[in-house]
Amino acid sequence: MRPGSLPEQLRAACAHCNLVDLCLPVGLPEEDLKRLDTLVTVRKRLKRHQALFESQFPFEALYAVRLGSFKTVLTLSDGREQVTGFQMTGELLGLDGIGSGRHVVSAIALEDSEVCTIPYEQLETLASKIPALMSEFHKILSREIVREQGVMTLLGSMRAEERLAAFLLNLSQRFAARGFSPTQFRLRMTREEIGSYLGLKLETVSRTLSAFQEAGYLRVNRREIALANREGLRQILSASPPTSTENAAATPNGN
Amino acid sequence: MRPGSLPEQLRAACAHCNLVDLCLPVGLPEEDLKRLDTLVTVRKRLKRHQALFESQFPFEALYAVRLGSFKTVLTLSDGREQVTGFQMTGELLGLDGIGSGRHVVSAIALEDSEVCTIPYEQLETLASKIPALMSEFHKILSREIVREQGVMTLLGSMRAEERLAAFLLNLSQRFAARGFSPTQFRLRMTREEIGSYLGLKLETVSRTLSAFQEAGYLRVNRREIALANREGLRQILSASPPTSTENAAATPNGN
DNA sequence: CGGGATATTGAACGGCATCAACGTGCGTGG
DNA sequence: CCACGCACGTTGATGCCGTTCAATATCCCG
Repeated sequence: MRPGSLPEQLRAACAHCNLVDLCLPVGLPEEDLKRLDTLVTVRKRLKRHQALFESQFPFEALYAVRLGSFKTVLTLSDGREQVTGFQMTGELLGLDGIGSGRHVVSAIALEDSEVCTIPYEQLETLASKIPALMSEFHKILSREIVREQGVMTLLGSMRAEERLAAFLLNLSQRFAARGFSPTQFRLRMTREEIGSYLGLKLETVSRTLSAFQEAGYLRVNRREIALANREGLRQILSASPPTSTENAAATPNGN
Repeated sequence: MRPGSLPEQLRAACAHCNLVDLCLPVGLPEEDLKRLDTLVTVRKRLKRHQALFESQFPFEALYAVRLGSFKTVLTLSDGREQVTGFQMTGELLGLDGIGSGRHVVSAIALEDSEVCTIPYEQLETLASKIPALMSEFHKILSREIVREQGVMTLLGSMRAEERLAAFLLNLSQRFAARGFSPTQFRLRMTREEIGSYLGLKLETVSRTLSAFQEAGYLRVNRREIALANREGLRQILSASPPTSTENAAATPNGN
């Protein structure tokens, strides 16, 4: 709290942040940006594998990823874990805590990262004074709902190939939105984390990546991915289970 | 607007609604309830299988289930469908549309039903004037995010038995919250719809229900369910995959 | 009362998990 | 700086759970 000179923590300054049109403040006029700046004053640095917050912790703030990337993990009573999302720059963390006042998932840095802290109570106060901010916040919440519905569909009705294709295309698009190459990127997460997110075992992720390489859709080397045929990946998605004929050309003998 | 006599549509009247503490207006003082009533003026009746809204339709309002129940369905480009949720009285429909201004899922009545229409623009206006309303709305959105994360985990890491047990226990609890028996209820949806929600085929749902009956956890007759041993169902959930020994007592020969 | 939608049950198949062995790059400390 | 050790990734063999295909039963609705 208390603005001014913070020892380790830097001032946030949405107004000058290059993420301003990816993050919460999209479309806010300069004037409102400054008001937002008055509450987003604390940045936090995290090292690889460090937790930004953990399940059950009291919920006090949202966090915007400023640098690096995160995973969110839901832990079941029996210890099983499920990765529920991967967050990149400009994306918000902590939305799960609003409903109950406690965090439900844990957020873990996948690499050395930095976030802006957005104290939630103050955000609500400000939102009630700036309708555009409130509106935007609702949209963010709604989009998260829709994203998760997409994942539900992926988990509920797609085959391993389709899941991975969808995942890679989604990453590609998000990198592109951040000004990075949509065809060459480095995965920030392990095969196991990808598998957890996609409802697959790490061996299946590995095998499927190898199969994609074999088929010429991409090249893969450890965490480096080079998409060679995005259209091909998209077709994997739009082609239902191998109903029968169709890809008879691709696989000469139907078995 | 226009209060008074609406031809087919009834006035909503949150202030006198028995769902007031399940629905959006939880905890609002009498005075604010009345302000909410000024925008929730339209009720809509739907027959079984009728769509309240469909994917791609312009988003204009949220809907609170007043009577009956619904499913929400996400349709993939290739025609595959996934049920993303079942909604009972007091629950909100349409949250998916806020982010893009268009509905993403379709909402279909599972039985003859009735909803209250909450024009979204007016809701936002009112929310910015009633902080408690805004706050509650955020909580509802957040809880929906958390619910979906739960489903993601279910779909990503649970076996058929566990999925169905979780589903039944969830229904049980929601019926209880509405004053109905937590042990005897009637399913509003088909095996296929349950299967779609749980990422299973209808045959698997049917078989697993039969197996639960066989094991004495419940009795099932078409859509009528009588839970006989909820603790047993809970244990299915907390017991990871059949690692080996443990339930050797329950199933005398490991197969 | 007839007929289609819904549900149950059986048999065989297949995709992904599991178990296992090996390879490889990276960071860490000597 | 290099070598060691380990986390991470790949690939193979086998088995199981849920799907698929199919036949039959039953309820509900018009």
